[in-house]
Amino acid sequence: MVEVRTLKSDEYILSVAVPVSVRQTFDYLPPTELSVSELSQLQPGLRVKVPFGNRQTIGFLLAIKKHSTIDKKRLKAATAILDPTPLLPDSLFQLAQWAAHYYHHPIGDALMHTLPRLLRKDSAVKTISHWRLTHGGQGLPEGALKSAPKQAELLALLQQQASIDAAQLKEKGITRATAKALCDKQLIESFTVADTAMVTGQAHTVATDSAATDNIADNLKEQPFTLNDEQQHAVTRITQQNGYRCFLLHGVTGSGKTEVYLQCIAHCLQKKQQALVLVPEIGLTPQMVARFKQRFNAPLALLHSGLSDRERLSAWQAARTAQAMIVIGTRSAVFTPMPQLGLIIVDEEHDASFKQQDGFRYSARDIAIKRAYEQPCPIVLGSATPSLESLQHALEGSYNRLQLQQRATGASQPSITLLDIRHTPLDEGFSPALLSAITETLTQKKQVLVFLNRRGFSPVLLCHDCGYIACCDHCDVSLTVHFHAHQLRCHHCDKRQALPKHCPVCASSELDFRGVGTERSERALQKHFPQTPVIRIDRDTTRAKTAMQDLIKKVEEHPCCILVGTQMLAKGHHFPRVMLVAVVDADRGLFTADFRGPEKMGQLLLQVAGRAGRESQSGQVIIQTHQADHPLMISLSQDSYTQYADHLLQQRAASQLPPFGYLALVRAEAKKLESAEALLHHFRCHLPATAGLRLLGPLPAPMARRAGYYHAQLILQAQHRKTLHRALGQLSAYAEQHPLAKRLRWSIDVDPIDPF
DNA sequence: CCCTCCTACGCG
DNA sequence: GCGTAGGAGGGG
Repeated sequence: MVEVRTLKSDEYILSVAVPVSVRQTFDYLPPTELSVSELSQLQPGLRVKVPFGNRQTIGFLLAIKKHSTIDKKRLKAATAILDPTPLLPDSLFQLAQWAAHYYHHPIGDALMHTLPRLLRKDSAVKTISHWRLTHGGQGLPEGALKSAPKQAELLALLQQQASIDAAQLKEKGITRATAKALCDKQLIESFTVADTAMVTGQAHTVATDSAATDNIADNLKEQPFTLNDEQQHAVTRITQQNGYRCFLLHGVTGSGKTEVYLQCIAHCLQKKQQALVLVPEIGLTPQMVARFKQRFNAPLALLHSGLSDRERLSAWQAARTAQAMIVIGTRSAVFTPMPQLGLIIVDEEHDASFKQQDGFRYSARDIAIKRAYEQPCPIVLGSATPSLESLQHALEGSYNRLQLQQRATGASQPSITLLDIRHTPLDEGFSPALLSAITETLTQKKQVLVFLNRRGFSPVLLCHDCGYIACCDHCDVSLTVHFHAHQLRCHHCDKRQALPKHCPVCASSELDFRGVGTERSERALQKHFPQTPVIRIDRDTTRAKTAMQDLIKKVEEHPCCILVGTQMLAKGHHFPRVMLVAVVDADRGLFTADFRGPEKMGQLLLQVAGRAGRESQSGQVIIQTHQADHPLMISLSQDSYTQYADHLLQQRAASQLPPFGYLALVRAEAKKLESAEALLHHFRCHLPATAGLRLLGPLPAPMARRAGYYHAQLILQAQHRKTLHRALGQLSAYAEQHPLAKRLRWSIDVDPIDPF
């Protein structure tokens, strides 16, 4: 027998991270009655149920201490320890704490983010419903409930056994409705029991029957493709790596990066290790998943935004028990527990969706690198257009760059032509030269892709008589005309209103649609090419669940058609019959306030360009521009991405911007711009002048007003990470206790991607 | 004078 | 993050 005794309240103190937006932990006494053995099993990483204010919350046990700074009489006892063993392996728990620290995010909130939603709540743990007799049900005489035989049967059953669970109920052929009827009559009652197997997980029992076998071929359903020399070199380098190494797999579109991933994963499985594949939000397409399923026998877990909480938990559980040997997921999957992790792949590593844009603003790519380092295991960052950060690491030698410059299919790279449209009459944004190029391609019975990164009909509604422009009431933007829907929409807060027929100011009917969006291009093209199907692909036409698949099918059915769309076209699907890519307006990226504008523009344009000519013929890319003389435009059309990126890197170096300096942003939002700025001003004044640290602001954020709130920001720019980190530490400690800060929303963004 | 709605506070 | 105490405002 285990000796049971009541602990003295001052023997152990639990330091608990509670999921609130406060950068501090809370101390508790252990639950009032724990056995000695339970006490000895207390360890960081366990979830604890604690009284917090007037309610119960779930937190993470961070440490077990002897003393607290809080008067012991004021300490409450934790309600319960929820897990027999930590849900996250210690290394991952440490990683999550490191991330909270690095991004200066409240620890409890950050830690909770690493768990599937169902495990963040108490009700979360999978429960099994049971039923038992109530007091009234026990004394019921034989022969009652004659008119309800099913209910009588259940009642009789419960007189023989203390309780019955859902599975047994089903087995006996009794429905939940029957049980519910008896509950309503207060003859029985339901109660739930935690399914401990679900939480504890039993890695060894499941892992053995599905674990990888000694032979690569046994994990494969299909023969791997034959690799070219570049691919073979990459696979060899990656698979020979023991321990940590970061590889930058820089491969042009169509060079077969995925095949490299697949073959590296095959090696990983052979070593009985798990592989984690992170993809951008839009990258987890059915086509991509199909390719993995087609190749591997090994069980696969998918973690994407389309899953229900239940599905997400079970995929997470499969990874945690090593039932799933391959995990493919978006950003948050970087925190998936994988006991036998042997390889991490980050596909399209430059993609902005790896950075969370609100709340816990972490970069899944950067955390993945840290995870690989701590594991230790190799990590592959793949992209046709790597981020400047990753390229610089490769140049400095801290990453290994592996280049794939040949298209696997043997097709040559598409040629990019700049089409100078200065002094050229435009028809709905199209120059005559572009229209004739489209005609030419259609004549050859090929497909054309028209890229325009702006949805809707036109971005501006202007009154020709009084100059009125329709603007959002809550945001600093003009409203976009959606002609077909007869609406004006704000693309930031999604507020919608009917499209006016007359100017709301001067009542004139001379309303002018200025600028071109995809909806307008679609109409114009349809008018020009009435015999050719024009298929628009943007967020508006793909909203419905199967819409995207339907449209893709339509494209496949029409060997000769025109596709019009936004960046969805660039990032999602491959269209092998596209022979001409037409970029209607490329200039916007060159002159944005965002210093990453040209980098993003180049990546996007090259990605769209990569859609052309994927079969044996090489495609053609035409970029309409007013900046045909701009050195970056010329570089983009003539040079390799590496050369283009070199130009950008030189500019970044000159201005000490990332990757040659480190940035953080403190954001504040308030109903009045002045309040937000005033708060940031306090923050700024509190920071001591530091060598190697520049402060900019407080300034109104780009597009200061969003959904009725004004956004301001303070920018911290440092030569070294350490300087930046220290300043943020001081700032958050100060902000945490600042009375003004409690009234406003504010947040810290380390390594921001859209600063200025 | 009392009730309801709002918001600032503090939670261990 | 959220419940609540306590203040402000409005109605009987």
